[in-house]
Amino acid sequence: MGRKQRHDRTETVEKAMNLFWQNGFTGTSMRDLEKCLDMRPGSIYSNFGSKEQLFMESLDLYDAKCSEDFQGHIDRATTFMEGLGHYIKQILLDPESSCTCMLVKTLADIPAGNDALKEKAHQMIRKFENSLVTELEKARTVGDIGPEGDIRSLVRFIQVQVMGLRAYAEKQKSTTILNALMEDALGAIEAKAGIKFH
Amino acid sequence: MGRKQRHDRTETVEKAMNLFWQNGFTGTSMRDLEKCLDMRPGSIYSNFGSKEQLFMESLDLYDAKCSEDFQGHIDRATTFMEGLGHYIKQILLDPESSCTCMLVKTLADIPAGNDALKEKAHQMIRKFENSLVTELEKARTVGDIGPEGDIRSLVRFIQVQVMGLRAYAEKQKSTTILNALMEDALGAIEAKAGIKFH
DNA sequence: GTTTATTTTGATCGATTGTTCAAGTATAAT
DNA sequence: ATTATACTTGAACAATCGATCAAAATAAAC
Repeated sequence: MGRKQRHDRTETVEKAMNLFWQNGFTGTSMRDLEKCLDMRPGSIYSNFGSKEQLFMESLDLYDAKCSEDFQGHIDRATTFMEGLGHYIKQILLDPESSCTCMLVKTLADIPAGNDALKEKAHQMIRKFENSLVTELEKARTVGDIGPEGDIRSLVRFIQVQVMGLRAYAEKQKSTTILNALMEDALGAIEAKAGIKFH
Repeated sequence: MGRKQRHDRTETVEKAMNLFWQNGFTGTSMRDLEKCLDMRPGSIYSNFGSKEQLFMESLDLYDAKCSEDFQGHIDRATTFMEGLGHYIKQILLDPESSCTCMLVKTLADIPAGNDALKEKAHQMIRKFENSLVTELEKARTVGDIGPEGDIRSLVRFIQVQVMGLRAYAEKQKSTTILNALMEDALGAIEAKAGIKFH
């Protein structure tokens, strides 16, 4: 009974996510979405409720993909720093997707008053920080990082490095320059983490 | 002959700048501007030509203010690092204005296609980097920073630190946390600049 | 083949967007 | 006073915004 859905829901959200990521929430119109998703307004609204809810689902998918990506690099690497390095490198140099973090972009883009979206972005940043904490605690027990220093402050420092690199990569596309910057940032993290030499 | 202008032009641009800075270019409507500037659309258009041109003038003013601010801190301080530290501290902790750099926000906010605005923001970032280079060269001749290492790559590293700190400050308002992060970032800069101890 | 359930379609809504312009108002020179 | 000039006003424009909904289309159940 009933008609078959023309599109896979997850694929649809993924397309929406990429469009939102590029143009921001405000900068993406329903007309843009209709073209990109190949759906008519009625379909979009019956499936997702509103533009804002579709954006929320896009953020959720973004979060899931980032976590999976980060966790994958950490698990595949032999040390925490090696995994972090690969993760950052991929983020900065992947030509497929924008380098600016979608969450940071959301915080900058969302007009004042829409606190629901802002709060969600904040929550997700906090969540990523928590997974960083978890991984760093593991790394400390194994001896991958030094025994001293507060882990949460180290995590915040890492966040500053990652955000700074991504923001800078938005304007500076040269691979060699970005690679050098990454080396410097990772070096600074190592120093603060109490790792002797790289 | 002719009627007197109701508002001082520079003051008007300053009000516009603050509004744009808060809400972004896309997020600020002409209606918002009319209220904030206490001007009717006809006045705004006869004075500035278009919303985009008013935004351009706002960017120019922002650039001028930042340069003046930065230069002031450098000139007042006894060493480069001291000046940079004060500058960053003021940016991050000043409750008057948003911590996110207006240029970075512009790059994130402007919808694809409007290359004129994007290019202007890029130019201004480049200009700030150049003044950093100038000051660092001075600092090197005086011995404020170590004699080795490429200055341009040091400048880029400083930019990453500043951008990262500002992006992070957007979500994290705790003064003690921000102060600690600043210390870490400045320490990393000192290390790369070849300064022995702080 | 008829019915029932589910999804898609596209015209259309009112609100808001950036922008224009004729009319109004204030100043200085004649 | 009158005129010329400069600036401000606010109604109105076409375009676009996010959103709605009755009608059409497609599937399974009977």
